[in-house]
Amino acid sequence: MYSIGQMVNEFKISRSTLLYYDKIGLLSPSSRTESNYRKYSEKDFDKMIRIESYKKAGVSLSDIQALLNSKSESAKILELRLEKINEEISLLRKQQVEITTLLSNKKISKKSKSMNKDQWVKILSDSGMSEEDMMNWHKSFEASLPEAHTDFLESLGIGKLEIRRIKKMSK
Amino acid sequence: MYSIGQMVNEFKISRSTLLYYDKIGLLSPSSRTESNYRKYSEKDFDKMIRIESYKKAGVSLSDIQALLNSKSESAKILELRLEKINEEISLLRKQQVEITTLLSNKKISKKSKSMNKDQWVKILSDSGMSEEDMMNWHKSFEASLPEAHTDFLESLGIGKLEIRRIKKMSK
DNA sequence: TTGCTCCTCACGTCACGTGAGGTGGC
DNA sequence: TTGCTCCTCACGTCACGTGAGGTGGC
Repeated sequence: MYSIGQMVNEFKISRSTLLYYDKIGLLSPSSRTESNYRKYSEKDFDKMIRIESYKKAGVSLSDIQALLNSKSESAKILELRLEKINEEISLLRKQQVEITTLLSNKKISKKSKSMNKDQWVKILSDSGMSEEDMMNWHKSFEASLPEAHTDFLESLGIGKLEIRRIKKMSK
Repeated sequence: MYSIGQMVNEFKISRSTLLYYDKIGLLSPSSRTESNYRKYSEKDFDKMIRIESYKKAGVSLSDIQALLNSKSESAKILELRLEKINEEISLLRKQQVEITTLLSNKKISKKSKSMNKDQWVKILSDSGMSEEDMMNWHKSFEASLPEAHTDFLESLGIGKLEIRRIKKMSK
């Protein structure tokens, strides 16, 4: 049997998370002490392990409920989540392109301080992008807005030959 | 001058969005009619255009406020958003791996109905993944959990040679 | 008595969506 | 009178976080 404080330590979660799960009936401790303290059993503990693993997959609490109850629908629920993840990534990629457009417009308008390729690469790598991320970024930029991509590369002072090379790689 | 209904039609947004922007002071119409109807000026209209472009980049409304007010900090705000987008994509990639692990465990446990490569590829492409997405998925799986990646490929009944090929491609 | 863990509300978050109940002009 | 557009609250959403105010055992 575990107290709420022990659960908090074991799972590295906050007390209010467990209070909330109790409230919505996702994980209610199977008993209480005389002084009304929550007591979590081994079963509760194991259930929490499953909940955590679904949370790592970004599944909503109501879908986790469904996963814990039914066996039949569980593959469908997880596949739907997979689909939604792809949509979310695709949205974020579009936002990346939008931001870089906003940033490049800004820099272009301040002609005195126009940005070159190295400064640009530095900003992106400072913000945690790997080479592979940058390649993916070129690809999505090329796929959604090929002309703006060219304009952008030109604005960085990159030569025509290298622009052609980058655009080819982005196919 | 535009009524709230005209704004709704022009920008393809909901009425409650504009009411909310008025409430928080992000975009308050510059005047009202005698009957207390909101009247948006051309300036208000142009401001809304800017707001929309920042929203496309996923910037929060309070950060949009800051972007509209200050010039000095705007590059920093956008770069921070870029950084956050990368974190979010990285989190979603981890969730993808987690989901596929959950799905493959599930399928393995039901040995009678184990899944083969074609069925798996079908699930992923039905859920909107392109070939490129799948390649990226292999890459992130390989980078974060190489052994689980191998186990997973084996569970699909893929031969050792092809597994070696896929893992090489995923570097 | 002091510390510590625990308890139950209740309100805040973010960007709106959804009524309810009412007014004003054609 | 009927329709339509508009108005102002107020409550709900999702997964908790943050107090406030209080109890119980060592």
